[in-house]
Amino acid sequence: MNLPQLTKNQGLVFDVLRRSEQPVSAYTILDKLRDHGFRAPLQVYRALDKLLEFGLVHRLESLNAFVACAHPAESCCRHGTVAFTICNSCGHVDEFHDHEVDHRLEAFTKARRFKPEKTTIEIRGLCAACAA
Amino acid sequence: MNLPQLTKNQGLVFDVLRRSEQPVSAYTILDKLRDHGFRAPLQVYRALDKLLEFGLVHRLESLNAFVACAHPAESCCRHGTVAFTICNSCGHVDEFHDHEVDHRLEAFTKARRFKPEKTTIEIRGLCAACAA
DNA sequence: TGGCACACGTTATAGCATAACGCAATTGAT
DNA sequence: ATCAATTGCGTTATGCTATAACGTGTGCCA
Ligand SMILES: [Zn+2]
Ligand SMILES: [Zn+2]
Ligand SMILES: [Zn+2]
Ligand SMILES: [Zn+2]
Repeated sequence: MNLPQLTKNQGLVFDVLRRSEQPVSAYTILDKLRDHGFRAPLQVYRALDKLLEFGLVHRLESLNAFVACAHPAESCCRHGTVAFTICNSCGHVDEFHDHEVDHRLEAFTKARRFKPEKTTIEIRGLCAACAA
Repeated sequence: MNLPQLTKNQGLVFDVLRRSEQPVSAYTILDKLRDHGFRAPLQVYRALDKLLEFGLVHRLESLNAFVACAHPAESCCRHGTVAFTICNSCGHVDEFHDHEVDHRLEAFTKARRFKPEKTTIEIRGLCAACAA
């Protein structure tokens, strides 16, 4: 799957996320883009909605913040479950996939006839550098 | 570990959550307790903080809402990782534990020297009744 | 050329969470 | 009993996150 053509606003928002080492909140994105004409939260949220839909961006539920996908070229991010480690100290995020975990959760939901739509896995803690 | 003695406010908030079939937001709890003298969000949040600390309540990050622990008598909720299925249609929540998933995630974090503090696993979708 | 889909801009509002202050009750030594 | 420390409580104000509702402009194609 190739990257869809992004609109101006989508591109600006995506750039902010790609350049950031840490998750960024919608309102922080807004502030960073005021010089580019952004004036209202909806401009950010609308772009984020599309980027999430394209699978270029992930939302971190436990932070109410967003990160650029770490593996945009691979399809697993868009079709499989994504998991994150999030450092509570420095904010660094690692994105990973684990098929074993996926299968295990899928086995559970299948047994209960629960139809999953979106799965959130976020591990908050201290990264190697900060825990040392 | 026995249940700690709850204060009046903590007991009231806990009762609201126990009686509810669905997750409840802090502001909804506030509204339900206005007749009992609650006037401000902080009264709710302070009680919730304690209940979370006691392990009697879980926070659903993807909903910004709270549920009473489904297994308050078992220690696994307080010491292990908890996972949830959340129905997007009826709001029903099932809480479960899966040691296999725990071990797998632990293996991952160990390999990266990431020190986990709190893990969130939430599966949004449709419950058996709503998917039928 | 009309209709539609889509992105965009703006204002207003709704929903979630905490800061900062001071008082009251509890506990647990001394 | 008394003092100090801790904890819970109440209030006001504020900040952060997200969406509703309305209208504009642009490109596309029957
Ligand atoms: Zn990804
Ligand atoms: Zn770190
Ligand atoms: Zn539990
Ligand atoms: Zn349901």
